Amino acid sequence: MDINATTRPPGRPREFEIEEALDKAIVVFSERGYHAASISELKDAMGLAAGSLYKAFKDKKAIFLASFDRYKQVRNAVLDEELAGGENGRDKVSRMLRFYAEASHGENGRRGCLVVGTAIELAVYDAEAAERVDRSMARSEALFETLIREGHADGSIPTTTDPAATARLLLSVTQGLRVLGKTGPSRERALSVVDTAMRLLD
Amino acid sequence: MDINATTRPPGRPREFEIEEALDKAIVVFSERGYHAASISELKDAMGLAAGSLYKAFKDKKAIFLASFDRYKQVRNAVLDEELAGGENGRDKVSRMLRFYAEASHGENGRRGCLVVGTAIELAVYDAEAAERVDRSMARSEALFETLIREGHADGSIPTTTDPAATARLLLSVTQGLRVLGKTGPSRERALSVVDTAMRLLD
DNA sequence: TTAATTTGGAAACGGTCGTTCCCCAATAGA
DNA sequence: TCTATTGGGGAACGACCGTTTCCAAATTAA
Repeated sequence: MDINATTRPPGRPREFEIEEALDKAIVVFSERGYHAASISELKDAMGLAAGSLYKAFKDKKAIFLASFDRYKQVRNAVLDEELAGGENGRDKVSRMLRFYAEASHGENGRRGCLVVGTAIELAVYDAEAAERVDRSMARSEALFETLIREGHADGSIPTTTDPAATARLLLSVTQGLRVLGKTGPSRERALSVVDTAMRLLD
Repeated sequence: MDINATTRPPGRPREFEIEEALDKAIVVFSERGYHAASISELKDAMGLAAGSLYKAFKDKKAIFLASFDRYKQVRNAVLDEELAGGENGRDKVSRMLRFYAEASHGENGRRGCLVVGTAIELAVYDAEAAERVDRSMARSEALFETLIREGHADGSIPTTTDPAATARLLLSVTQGLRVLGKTGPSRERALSVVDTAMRLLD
């Protein structure tokens, strides 16, 4: 009986963790963008030989898409955890905005957002990239809308606030923060945008 | 006496207009981004041989920076003209937001903004690009702030609206619109963001 | 005319890109 | 123990990249 639920497949076992390697690739792709990130840079960062890289992934685009998916999975998990601590709808919207603002200054800000980078560099010419960007944007927009409706229900956000329209605006603000973050503004400037945006929920 | 104020320099005269060529380059750089735009694509779009291109510009980056400067010059002129027709501070803010929203849907939206593209793809690694992005962002932010103060003075915007903080938020909204525009939303969705943002000035 | 200068354009260059190949190591199953 | 299968890693490959070179053409100045 194997200790794992699945039996090990034939052939030599992989000596590295795919997800650990992807975490390194995410950094390279985020900082450099898709086209400027060379296989040479990627293999160095991931600690792999070119041959091994191409046994784990079909081609450069596959490495990128796997990195994107990993990035989204990790970021979504962190955001969900952050939102779980929210008191009411309004507090959760504020937490979500701050989540983006915190990622949009200093070193992380300069590193940049893989979703925004993909939208700018890849979405127009690559259908698979575009679909992922669309899904990511739609998820964020829908989440904002849900939180606003939650605020309507618990009384923390006035019902005069239009959920769909406000969600679209807040999505626009978060994506904009990520762009501004590339030029490395201070934490205070990023957070002041959040404070001002929250006025929309008064 | 020459009909022009300046006499013609020695050597064979250039057979194309630099600015016309740059207008073609702007399209290529906007759609493809800096790294994905090859010299081959650029020379085809600009209608020049590689040799001629390199006599007019030092290298690829020089073509890009000249395109960026031309882009900013043209866009700033169009925006200034649009703002000149505004009735008061509030109307001018609305016009400026609509100016970005109109550029952020359909074909133009998918083509993208050269400032946002440069921020994402180049600003982190290239000082000259970063300086241009910074200047562009600072100009927009300062313009928003000026218009809000104008609204304070003419009574179209309540003085409870903080000029600096609101200007930062509106800058974030416009940059976000440009990102969202890459996935080609409808005109209505882009303009609804403007309507909602204008609520901040109530 | 002639010399100097600059552009137009095609061909060529070295370098790097993404990718594949090949050989050896490590594992499962028979 | 033998075979099949897969991964590790480095060397090699063709393609395309940005750039330079070269020569003919067009212009100014002498």
